[in-house]
Amino acid sequence: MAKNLLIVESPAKAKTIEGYLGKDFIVKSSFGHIRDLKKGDNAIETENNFKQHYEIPADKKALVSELKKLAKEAEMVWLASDEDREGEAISWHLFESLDLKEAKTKRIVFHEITKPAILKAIETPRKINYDLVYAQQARRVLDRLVGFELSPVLWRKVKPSLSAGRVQSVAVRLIVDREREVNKFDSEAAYRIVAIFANDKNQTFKAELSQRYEKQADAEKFLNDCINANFKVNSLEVKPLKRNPAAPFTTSTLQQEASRKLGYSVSRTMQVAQKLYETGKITYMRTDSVNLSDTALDAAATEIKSAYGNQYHFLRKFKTKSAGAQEAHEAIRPTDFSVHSISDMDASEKRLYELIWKRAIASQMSEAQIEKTIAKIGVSTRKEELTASGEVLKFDGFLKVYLESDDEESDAHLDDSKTDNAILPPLTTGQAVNLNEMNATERFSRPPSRYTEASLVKKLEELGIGRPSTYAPTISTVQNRGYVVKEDREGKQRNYKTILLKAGKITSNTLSEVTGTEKSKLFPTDIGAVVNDFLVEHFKDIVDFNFTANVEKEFDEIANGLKEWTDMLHTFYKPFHIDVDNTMKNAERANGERFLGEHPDNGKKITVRIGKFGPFVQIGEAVAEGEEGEKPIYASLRNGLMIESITLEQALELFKLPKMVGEFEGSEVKANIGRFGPYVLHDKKFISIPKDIDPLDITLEKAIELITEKRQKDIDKLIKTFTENPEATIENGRWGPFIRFGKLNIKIPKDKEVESITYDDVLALAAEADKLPKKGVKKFTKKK
DNA sequence: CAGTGAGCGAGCTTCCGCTTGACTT
Repeated sequence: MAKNLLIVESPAKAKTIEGYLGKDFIVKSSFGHIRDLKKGDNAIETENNFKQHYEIPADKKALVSELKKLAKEAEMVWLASDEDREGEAISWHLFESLDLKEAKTKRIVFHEITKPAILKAIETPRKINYDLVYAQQARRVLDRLVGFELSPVLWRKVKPSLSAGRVQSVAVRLIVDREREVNKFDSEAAYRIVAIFANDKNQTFKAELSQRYEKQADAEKFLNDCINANFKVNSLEVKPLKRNPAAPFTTSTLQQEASRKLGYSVSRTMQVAQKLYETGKITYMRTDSVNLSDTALDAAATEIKSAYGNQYHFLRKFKTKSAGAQEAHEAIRPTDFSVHSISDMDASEKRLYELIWKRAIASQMSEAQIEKTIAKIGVSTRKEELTASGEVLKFDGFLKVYLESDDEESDAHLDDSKTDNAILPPLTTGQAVNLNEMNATERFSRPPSRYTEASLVKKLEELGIGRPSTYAPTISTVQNRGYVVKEDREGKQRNYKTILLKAGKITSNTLSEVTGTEKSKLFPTDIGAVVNDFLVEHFKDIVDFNFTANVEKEFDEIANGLKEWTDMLHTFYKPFHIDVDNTMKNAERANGERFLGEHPDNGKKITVRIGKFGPFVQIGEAVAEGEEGEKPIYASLRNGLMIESITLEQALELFKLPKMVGEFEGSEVKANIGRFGPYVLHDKKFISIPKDIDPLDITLEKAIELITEKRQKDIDKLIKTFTENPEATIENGRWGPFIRFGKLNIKIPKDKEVESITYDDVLALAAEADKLPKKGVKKFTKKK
């Protein structure tokens, strides 16, 4: 029997460490947290100093009892979860759940999985740091309180099943805000002037005028002045430039680069990285640290020197910049730097591994040395100068291996292709050059870019919101809740003017380009925008971009023993809970309603809002029960149109699509094309139109045939459901008695005596409800 | 799924942060 039981968080880590420690140690994994707050609303006693009630989830029970048994048999238990807030809490939960005794428990920590680091940790054990545990409890309790008090407000005021939380709600807010910036952006046009010159040996180069002209006339004037002008090199400047490699990957930078260079979604990146980690190819992939262990620095140095030469190596230590980093692990790096590529895994794993290898290796390589040449070209008839620039790589350094990709910049800037850094031909100061051609092209300022998954992660990390383990899940959550969609959207055609000076002649032309095409970008939905506005209105503090940063400061104070965790929570919770109560009581329901205007033909009011089934347009006003008048007509929003930006014209377009086929049994028969193909709609029932029939050609006869066919099928299905579900109970609800029949709830009509209802009556009532049971069925009484 | 467009029932939904797992096609 092993004398020592050592527990870490990850099984892959356990395996590695077991190899370092020999037979006196048995090394096990807790698989992350082993306990969590109880499910439901009663896990925290807010009136009793936030007393928490924890439980071991079902899927962890077997693991915990196994660990408990091993702990009992061992002479010493070593708690080796990560050295951060969550890791300390895991150790404490283990201590509690495994019934450990203080005398035979030691807490150890290490930041890297190397043999010396582990051995050193074992020589310097400590006790559980309860201040750190309290800080984690404060974090956990606050998140639960925020999430489980805000979400029900949304259920009541917006829609059931929605959610809000400290992290996800800010993520949605970023996307909603960005969308609005894009939509209100006014693009400005200006003329950019680029010329192609040639030197005496007829070698050509490009030069650009540093200023742009807003007016076409000014651009034309400049070109005109150049017709008979002489050009010469006014000045030549040569300056050295240096470029440094980026730090090795953290979770967030890995997600960004894998997105830019390989086109992976953040969840794909994490899945692939997990595989690489499990097979021992890379270090841990959920980290916020850019630090490399000394053994890793040595190994990288050796590899660089042997593969590229001594002059390519440069020892670098990077400092973590991001807010709230806890640095329990190393940066993401290959476990063995001599492995440049892997061949025993599939292509996506191979590509990600190579990216990680290059980035880590490059981080330990020399800077690149560049010689930049800038030539100013003078125009005899004007005082402005054109600038030509070229770069020559003097020493490639880390560029031999890797160059980080640029993000599309999110700030508004002028839309142009970057001045290309080609090599300039030989030039001397004062030398005359010939103009081959000159072009003035209308260019437009660009709105800020919409977020991609990866650029959203970057932003969240900058704000200190979320953790490496939650970036990918958060992005899934906001999409699963329907707040955000990831989509491609087509751009719009735009015309621009260009004026060309060539061979002494000026010609102008109007060209066309597509602008604003988006690929895999995050867009808010209507529900996302409405929920966001609701939260911003009623819970400004919680969705403030600095909320997390502020509470993190307090968690740090708790961790350092400067603050009582319950005091912190009291201060937060009291006003928050009052806001929740007030909002529950007083806030209006939020449906994003907007008045678009009046119908151009009949003056009826046109409005848009979110309904039970999503955003829709309504033409005309609802008619009260029993009153005469034309009923309103409705159409759902499609094609990425949003309530807050749809125009009257776009709204009217939506009504052209469904085709009226005729009338059958007093109900309209319509044909339309839905997301899954063409269908006929009759009396609230949908019948797919077979592929060989064009929905525009469908006749009333054909539609009736389809309807009858479908009806028989539905009846068969209904009967089957009812015979399989022969239980019915009568229950007393808040508004009187009702029948529960399978998943149906049926109101008992007033003319029926509750006592005298028979099973046949139940069947009849259910059939009258005339609808197949569905989850969440609500309106069986409506028909009456 | 699609179109629809407030009427009451019961009981459900929900947070963030650690970590991997697998009834079978």
